[in-house]
Amino acid sequence: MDRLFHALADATRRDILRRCVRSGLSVSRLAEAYPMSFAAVQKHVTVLERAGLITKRRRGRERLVHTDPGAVDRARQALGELETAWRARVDRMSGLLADDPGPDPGPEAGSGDKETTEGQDR
Amino acid sequence: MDRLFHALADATRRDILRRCVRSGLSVSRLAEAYPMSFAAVQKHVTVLERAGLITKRRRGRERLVHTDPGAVDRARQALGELETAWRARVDRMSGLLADDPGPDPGPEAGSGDKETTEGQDR
DNA sequence: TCCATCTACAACCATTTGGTTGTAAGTTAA
DNA sequence: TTAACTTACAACCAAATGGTTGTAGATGGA
Repeated sequence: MDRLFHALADATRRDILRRCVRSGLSVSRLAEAYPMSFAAVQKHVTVLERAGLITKRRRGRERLVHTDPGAVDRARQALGELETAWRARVDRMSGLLADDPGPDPGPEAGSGDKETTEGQDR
Repeated sequence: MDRLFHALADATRRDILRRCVRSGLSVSRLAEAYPMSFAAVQKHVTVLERAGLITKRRRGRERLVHTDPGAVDRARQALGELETAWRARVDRMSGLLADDPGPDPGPEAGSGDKETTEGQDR
């Protein structure tokens, strides 16, 4: 998770992700797009790879970079958990203001508001 | 955007966000929860504040930290933009295979959640 | 074969990061 | 006022980051 968000915390790397969502690009082609050395771009690609955000497929002497949508979705879900907790708080407040009989199959319904506050993030 | 994701790229900071979603906590209370100095936790709070992920309200001599759900949502939307581009690509491929009677409706039933897919960095 | 291209990786450097300790200032309670 | 508590911030340090250059291994084409 650290690696995932760290990889996203750089404009160049986010741009690489955008360029490689639709079709794979070789590292050389990518490097042409940025005002830095080939090796620098290669390092960015390595960071993205170790974060699981991209994979490389070889084609001839090139390595085609393409982003892994699954990893992007994983990051979104992590943020979604935070939002869910916030929404639950708002819902409680709403509940106090309205006798809402609405059928609310909440995410972790049941065990009230168990203070999860334990061990960082899995 | 850099600051936003950078702030999220640390387990301690993500934990602070979780703890402060439901109710504000003073920096001192937060600091008790981690195996590091008060000043270190204070620095983490500063990083989160500069990223717009939390705000501080003063109560007496304390400063209550509480997370800003809007900022979390902003990060999700940025990731949603990436996913949308990927989904468009999958949709094109689906179009090519549309004649296939395969019993595979695909995991992403297209018109799922409309993400705003708009302005982020740049 | 020889050459150009693409990639990988090491060594190096400046800056940032995450942590520490110490000092000072504002606020509440006695 | 004095003492305790909470916060802010500076100075310092080791390690990581983001960039550079240089060298070397594969691969494809003339």
